[in-house]
Amino acid sequence: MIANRRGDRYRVASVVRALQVVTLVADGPLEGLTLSAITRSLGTSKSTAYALVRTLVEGGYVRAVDPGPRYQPGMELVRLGDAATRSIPLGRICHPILLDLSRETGLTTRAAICDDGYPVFVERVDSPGAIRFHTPLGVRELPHTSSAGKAILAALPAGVTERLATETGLPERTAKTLQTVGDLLADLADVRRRGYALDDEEDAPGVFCIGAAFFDHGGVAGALSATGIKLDLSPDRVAELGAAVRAAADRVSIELGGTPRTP
Amino acid sequence: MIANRRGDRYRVASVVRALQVVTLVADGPLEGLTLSAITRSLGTSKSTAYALVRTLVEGGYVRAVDPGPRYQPGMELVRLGDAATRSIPLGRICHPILLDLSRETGLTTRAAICDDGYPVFVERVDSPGAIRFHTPLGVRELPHTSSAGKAILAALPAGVTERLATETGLPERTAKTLQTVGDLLADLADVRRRGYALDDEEDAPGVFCIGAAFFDHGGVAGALSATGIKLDLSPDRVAELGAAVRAAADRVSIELGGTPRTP
DNA sequence: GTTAGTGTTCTGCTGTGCCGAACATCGTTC
DNA sequence: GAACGATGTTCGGCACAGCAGAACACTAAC
Repeated sequence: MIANRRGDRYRVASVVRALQVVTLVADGPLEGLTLSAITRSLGTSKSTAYALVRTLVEGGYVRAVDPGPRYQPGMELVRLGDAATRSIPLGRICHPILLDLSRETGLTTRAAICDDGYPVFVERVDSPGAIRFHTPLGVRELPHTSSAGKAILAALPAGVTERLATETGLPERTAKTLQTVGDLLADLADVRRRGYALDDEEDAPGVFCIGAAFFDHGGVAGALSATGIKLDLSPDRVAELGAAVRAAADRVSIELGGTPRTP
Repeated sequence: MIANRRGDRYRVASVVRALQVVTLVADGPLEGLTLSAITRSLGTSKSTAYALVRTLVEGGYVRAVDPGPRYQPGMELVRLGDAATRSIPLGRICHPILLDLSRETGLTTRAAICDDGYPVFVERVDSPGAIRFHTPLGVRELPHTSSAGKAILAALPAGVTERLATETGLPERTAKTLQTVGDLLADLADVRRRGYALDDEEDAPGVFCIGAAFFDHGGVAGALSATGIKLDLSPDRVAELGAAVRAAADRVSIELGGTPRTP
């Protein structure tokens, strides 16, 4: 190969492949993946995949379960994820506040940090109810379909919204998803007025979210959100929940040394 | 080198080093590590460490923060940890039960799986109070100083206790830590009679834990535990909490298809 | 018994990942 | 402001690590 043109000259190929294996296994089926399946996805020879998997098993990143053997995510991933979560100062501050908010509202509550304008959830407190939402941590969510995303955007200049809109293309998740930059900006004006953002089945049918941004000394740092099923939420109840989320976000702002933004 | 004698013949050295870097960064200080610090710990050349770090940054396992740059745990670790936690069926079953138990007792509650006799905590629900314990997930805890560990041991043959005792050497964590296999076995007899295990400042001063094992069709699968500060826990209160933890563990057993073991 | 699918082991060649040295930037200190 | 001692970054060249491929062992299906 004529040497890779990019800055990827310093990439270590075997490590890249190893990380691919970790991702495959972590995102794979609950019962685990076979070596053959991993080999096929990697596109390498069986022996190469075997060496990588063995190395990852030794490191605890991957667990071999008999019979098969099939490969599942290892305990080291749990440990590292927990350590990484704790290393994010925001998470430590948010957690007790999320607990209180979940208790107060009966909903699943989450905290997202602002990552270049995108919301990335880093903490979650599940609702006591039986309903569990698919709310993965550590991934960039769509800014225009999540209440946390819109709460963050509302605190940033309009230019950012336009930039993210071109980057993501505003994918349509449900029939209610905002389709245009104009609609989105109009919604953000409402958010600023109210002090909290709504996601009314804009990301998933039947799912309702309320989000509010929090701030540190440098501006918007992230957002809290509360998630529940739509059902029969009265306008009064929405306003009540909005105020609760708003108040919780203000508590975070104060702990971060920023200024709360309750209108 | 005369070719490694062990089964580690299939180890990929560069991947091992990359995983070392991840561990270093994840366990490192909150402000992050510099490349030089990583290089020193690895014992490789600077350029090698640089290539590994760059590869990990691209994969999201490590995050470069200016100025410095300093390297911190990346969001991908959060994502993978969350995914790994969800892939453990036990965690999904335990979580709502831990929530209820935490709510009922006001304590921090956790669930451990039985890993070759050792307790490995995989889920945690923090207490609403301000007190936060250092309770990392995904690591093997000492069997003889944790209530979950003793609850598990009590459900296994005495031979296992003896084996683990020789493996760990029964390290003394506090003045109250059980020192001998005899003391431990005597305590385990009490656990079996009561149905729950106690850790009365045996792992950390001022910390009190109550644990109870749960079972699947194949026998003991793990244990739940509730953690609080010792303070003025009356015997009545301990019995009350013990019954609550015991009942919660029974709920887990039933969901796992095992038989509850309330005495 | 045969086949098709697993996982594991081995060997030899090639290319990659390593080192070392040079270069670029910061801050400090004199 | 020059000189220093730290950093992080880039480069080239060589040895050997890591790859592919083939052979082997084992299971389940039919």
